[in-house]
Amino acid sequence: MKKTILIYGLSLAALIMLLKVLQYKYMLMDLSIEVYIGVIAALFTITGVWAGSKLISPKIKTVVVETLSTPFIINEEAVKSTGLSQRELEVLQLMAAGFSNQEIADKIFVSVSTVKSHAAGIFLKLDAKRRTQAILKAKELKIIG
Amino acid sequence: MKKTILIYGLSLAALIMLLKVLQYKYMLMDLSIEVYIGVIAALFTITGVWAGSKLISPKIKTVVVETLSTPFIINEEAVKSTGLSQRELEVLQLMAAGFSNQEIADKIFVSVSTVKSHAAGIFLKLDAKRRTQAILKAKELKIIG
DNA sequence: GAATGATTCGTCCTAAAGTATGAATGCTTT
DNA sequence: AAAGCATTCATACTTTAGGACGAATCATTC
Repeated sequence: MKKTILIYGLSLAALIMLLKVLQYKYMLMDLSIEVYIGVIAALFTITGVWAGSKLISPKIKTVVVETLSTPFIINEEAVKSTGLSQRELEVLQLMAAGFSNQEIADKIFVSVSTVKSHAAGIFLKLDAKRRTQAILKAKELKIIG
Repeated sequence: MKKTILIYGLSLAALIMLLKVLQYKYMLMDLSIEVYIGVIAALFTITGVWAGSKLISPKIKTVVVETLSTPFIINEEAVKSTGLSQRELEVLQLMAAGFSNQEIADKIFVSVSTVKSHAAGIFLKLDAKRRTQAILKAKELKIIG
């Protein structure tokens, strides 16, 4: 980017010098002012388009990720290393399934308080701030499917 | 596109006329030629960048990240069928990456309000009640990696 | 028996997420 | 010109999530 600006500045300086020379040698100003402006305008419009295409950053980043065709096996080792309890793992799976705390509570027949307690434990053990982050980490560790 | 070219042409004509007038009234040419060229150059560079951004098709950067077994390809058809916009897709990906609305807002340089608007659109189009559910559905549809 | 950890539940509080509504801008298409 | 869509932002409100306590029960372990 810096190089682009540099080249741009140098080109401008060079053009000015060129015109200065032409002005003295061939009385450039005798040319119609419309032509004069037109040439400069065209020149810098092109330069502008070029500079713009250089400076404008690409818009879409399509990330292609690999998908395992191999059957998913819950990594028991990973579960142990995190220290997640059975119940926490259960809650985590339901979280990843898109359920709210209330829905999870209803499914496993406990109160929302309990689900929250488990959630807090999950976030602590997976070092996550939010459930979405916890789900992501759990999938990376192959703790959940 | 035609309008763009038309506006561009008219602007150029207007500028030439303006300079003509100035030339007669205030002896514009007495000004240093460097300044003169500089102004026109700057003006048309800006115009060029603007015109370029309009006329040149947006850059699309596709980053391919590894394909171990089954190559994952974002299902363009599925994206279209959901009717998700470019921005919504972007927000969705960041959601799936575990970011909060505030963090997403900071990353794509918009306000939290805007992120929430996109989120609402996502939930509607993916028929989801929560972000975790939206992420799940998006993965099922292979809209995100 | 005491300590430990898992599970359960509660309250209080703050932060984040989500809903609803309105509105401005700019681009595209008809 | 007009209608539609995408993008942006705001305000106000409700709901959900999360943090920070404490505390009870039960089984296992030391």
